[in-house]
Amino acid sequence: MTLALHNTLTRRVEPFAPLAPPRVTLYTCGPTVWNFAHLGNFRTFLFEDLLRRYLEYSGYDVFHIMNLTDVDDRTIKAAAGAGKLLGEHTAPFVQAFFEDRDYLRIKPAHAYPRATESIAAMVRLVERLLERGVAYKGDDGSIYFAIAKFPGYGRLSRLDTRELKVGARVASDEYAKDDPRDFALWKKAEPADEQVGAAWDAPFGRGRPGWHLECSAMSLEQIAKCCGTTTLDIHAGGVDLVFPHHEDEIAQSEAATAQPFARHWLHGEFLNVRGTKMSKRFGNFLTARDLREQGVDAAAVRLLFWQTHYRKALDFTDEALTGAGAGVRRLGEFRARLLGEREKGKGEGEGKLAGLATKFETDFRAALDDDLNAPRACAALFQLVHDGNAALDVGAPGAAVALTVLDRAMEVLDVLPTAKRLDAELRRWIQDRLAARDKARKAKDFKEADRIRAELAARGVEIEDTPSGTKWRLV
RNA sequence: GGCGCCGUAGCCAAGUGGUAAGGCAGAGGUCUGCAAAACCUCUAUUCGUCGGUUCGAUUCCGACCGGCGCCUCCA
Repeated sequence: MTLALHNTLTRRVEPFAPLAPPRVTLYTCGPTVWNFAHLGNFRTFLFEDLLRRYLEYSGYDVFHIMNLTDVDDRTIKAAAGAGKLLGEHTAPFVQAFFEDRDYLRIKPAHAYPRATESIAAMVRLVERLLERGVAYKGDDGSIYFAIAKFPGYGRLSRLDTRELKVGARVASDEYAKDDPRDFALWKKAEPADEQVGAAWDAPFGRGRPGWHLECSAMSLEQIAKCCGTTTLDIHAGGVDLVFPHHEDEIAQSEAATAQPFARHWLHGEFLNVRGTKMSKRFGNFLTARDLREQGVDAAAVRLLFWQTHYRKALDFTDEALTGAGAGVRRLGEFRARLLGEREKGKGEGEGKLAGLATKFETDFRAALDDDLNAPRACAALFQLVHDGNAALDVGAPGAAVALTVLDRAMEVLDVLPTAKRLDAELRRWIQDRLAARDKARKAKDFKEADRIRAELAARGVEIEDTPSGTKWRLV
């Protein structure tokens, strides 16, 4: 089996083949740092994390680029509203984004180009498009892309067969454009832009980049730098970016380079709340930090998301999140059991567990090879937990192999419970209480034993009596 | 209006032209002083509705109902 991924260009699941294996160039549209990213945004980033990790698991050498949109309509408006300069306003949100990323265990990209630090590349791209005659200066002084000059326009979003909704595109600056569907590459500086420091000089006039231009310029600049190419292997983002954002990126990039911009386009579906997409606009959002403050284990969020295919909308509910949390703990228990066996020196060799693990790995790969079918991969995982536990119950060998295989899969899914921090004092207290309870139990003073158990539970210590003594863990 | 997606158990959710994975929750049992954890058993004769194609459809086609998205610098 080899990896196949859905390609928005063809609307089909296609075998994935990078231009220059094992190198894979991956560009994912990052956050606009005008505010905190919400969980819906992170569903996309998490889907991209799964993609990135599975490519690596499959032996590819991934170069992952994620841009930070730190200048656009919203960042300018937000900065102006806060009476700050653009950079002053966005800096804390960039910081917050990285914190949230780490909380959710998303692997850092190899490059995080920022729009405001890539202006030179954007100016060069606009100049090239002007030279090639596919861009023009509108009556308002802004530079526009002439979609009539780019025959492939609409291929990604199937716009060629669409009709625009009457009135949908009536913008105030429409008179400035040759065709209402033309989009801005470079917007002439307005007083509001100057006020927050969002304007740059360019040969074609002082202004600021359009959002679509930013991604084209940054991705082309980064892959040229890292890999000496002008074509991305994969470009990914949320479904809402298909049109116009990605359509416009293709037009700009391909008109400039005369090369395919991206070979494979992947789009993740929305995170919904009661059937409607989570959005700042609707006010139905939740941020990663909200969950962290509620003490939600990031592993539960990850498992919840993995249990729905990335191309299907997922309704976020507390009940579903709680359920995922229970699954995460069960996985943690299973791994702890395997680890215990290995440490007792009983887990070596082949045997039942090793066989189950091998079977699991085959199923796991087959599932993810099939357009990242993580729900199926999770089903295989829980099958291993179920069968593995049953095998452990009857003392089957092979735990060490199973542990290795499990940990390898966790490199992709990363859904084991977060280890709780424990200081020496708490540890001593727990030992003391357990000893006291043990004494009470031996004396058949179960009332006292249960009282101590409740005392432990009050501080988050769960206990479990086993033939080899009382085990405990923090919850 | 145009383009497109979705509708599977209490909840979440895979999947296939041949008769329904997995998770959570729930019930009973084993184990335990009691618990916990784990295991065993059970929980959709049925996949929005109605037609059609087929030996056979949840899976293909059509219509309808319901929900949603994009067409507005939204992940």
